[in-house]
Amino acid sequence: MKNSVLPSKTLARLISYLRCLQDLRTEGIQKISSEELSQRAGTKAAQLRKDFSYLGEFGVRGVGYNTQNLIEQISTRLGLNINRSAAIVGMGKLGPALLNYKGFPEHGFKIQAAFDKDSKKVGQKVGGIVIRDSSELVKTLKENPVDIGIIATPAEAAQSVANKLIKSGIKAILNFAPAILEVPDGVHLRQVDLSSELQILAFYLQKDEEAKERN
Amino acid sequence: MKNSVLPSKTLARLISYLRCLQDLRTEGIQKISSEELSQRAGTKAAQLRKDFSYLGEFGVRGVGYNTQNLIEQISTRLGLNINRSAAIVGMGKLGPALLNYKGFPEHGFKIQAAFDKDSKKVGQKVGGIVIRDSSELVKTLKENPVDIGIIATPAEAAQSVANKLIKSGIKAILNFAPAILEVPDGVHLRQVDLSSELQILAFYLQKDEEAKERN
DNA sequence: GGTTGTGAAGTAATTCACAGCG
DNA sequence: CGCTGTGAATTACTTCACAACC
Repeated sequence: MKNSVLPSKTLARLISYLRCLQDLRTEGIQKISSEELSQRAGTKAAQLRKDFSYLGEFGVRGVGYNTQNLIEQISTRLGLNINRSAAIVGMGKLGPALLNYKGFPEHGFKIQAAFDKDSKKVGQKVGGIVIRDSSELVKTLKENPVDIGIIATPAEAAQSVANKLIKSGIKAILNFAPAILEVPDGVHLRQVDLSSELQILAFYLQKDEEAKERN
Repeated sequence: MKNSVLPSKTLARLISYLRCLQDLRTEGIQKISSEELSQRAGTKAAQLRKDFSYLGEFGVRGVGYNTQNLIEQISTRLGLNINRSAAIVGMGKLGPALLNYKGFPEHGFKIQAAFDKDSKKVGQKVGGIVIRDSSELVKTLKENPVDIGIIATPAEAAQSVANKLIKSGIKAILNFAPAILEVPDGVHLRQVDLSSELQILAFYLQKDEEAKERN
């Protein structure tokens, strides 16, 4: 076990192994080899073993890994056994969909607050949560802090919302707005850009079409 | 200019430069240096120049880049000047939000069909599109092909939906279901996993908390 | 025997640093 | 002179291949 930092790609894969392991548990499978688990996760056995090696030694040579034990080890070491709270800002189309997304609670994330600046939406309930006015964001989140802020506003509003979230003391932001945000050191930022995902696919389609033409 | 393949990270960054450039155009800024543009995109100048070098030489030494020209060059070479069509499968919470997402049409993506297997939803209209029965998916998309299939179903259904999309002839899939999909060679797949994004943030939060405890 | 864990080797991506050119 | 474009150096990630171990 190296005690160096986790490469970010390793982190992403560990999370996907975790998901596969949870499926395995559901299927009642108690032990698995690096070969088989890596296949389910869409990677290679050596990659998987190397990934695990950043966290520790969890397997038994000649045998494989114990499903339940691996789940516990990985989730503990990644800090995913702790429940986390979040707030969503922006109650257009995407915000409410995220609020109702059942994958979040399943993975221990509880949406605790929702904000929008549209006074027509403020006061309404979505998924059991009352939408508050964005102007109350800093005050509300200072009184009732959350771990993660989720931005689902239009691009124009995203930076100012991020600033407010940071002011409230938030240290992690997931941004769905198609805008590049500036955040101070110590604040973690992840960007999900729906249009760029399609653009990436569009690029590969065009590449294929070009290749076909050449033949 | 290397004529080798684009590294996938370079592709992602090129798309983000493109977005910044479009903002610049809106602001009426006609020329920009690698230094400034890279800052806006959240990367380094050398990185940006290297990224561009995979596509060609677009700048003027001693001066910088012409905004409009760069936009045209990048979007042409990435094939993003062509409009693309898509179909969404799964009309739970996320599907309709995606159907209404205005970023898609803005970037030349037209959602052309929507499917759900719930007979209560079939026939209803969302965002100007009639929801069809998933059982008609292959037939419908063979008659009216689309470029990209978007999966917004629960994890359990994702693989079988993917199989149907592939059967219909689709070569690009964007999957929002938290499931690892098997697709044949030649079919491009991108995965957006909302929960893992939060899990990644949760990991970094825990790391910070541990570090703080040690001090 | 069979599978893990891991240094070593190989490959890919990033950053440096400067020649080249307007 | 100023800024781009790019080989060379560096750093990060992946794969190999085998010793270690049950």
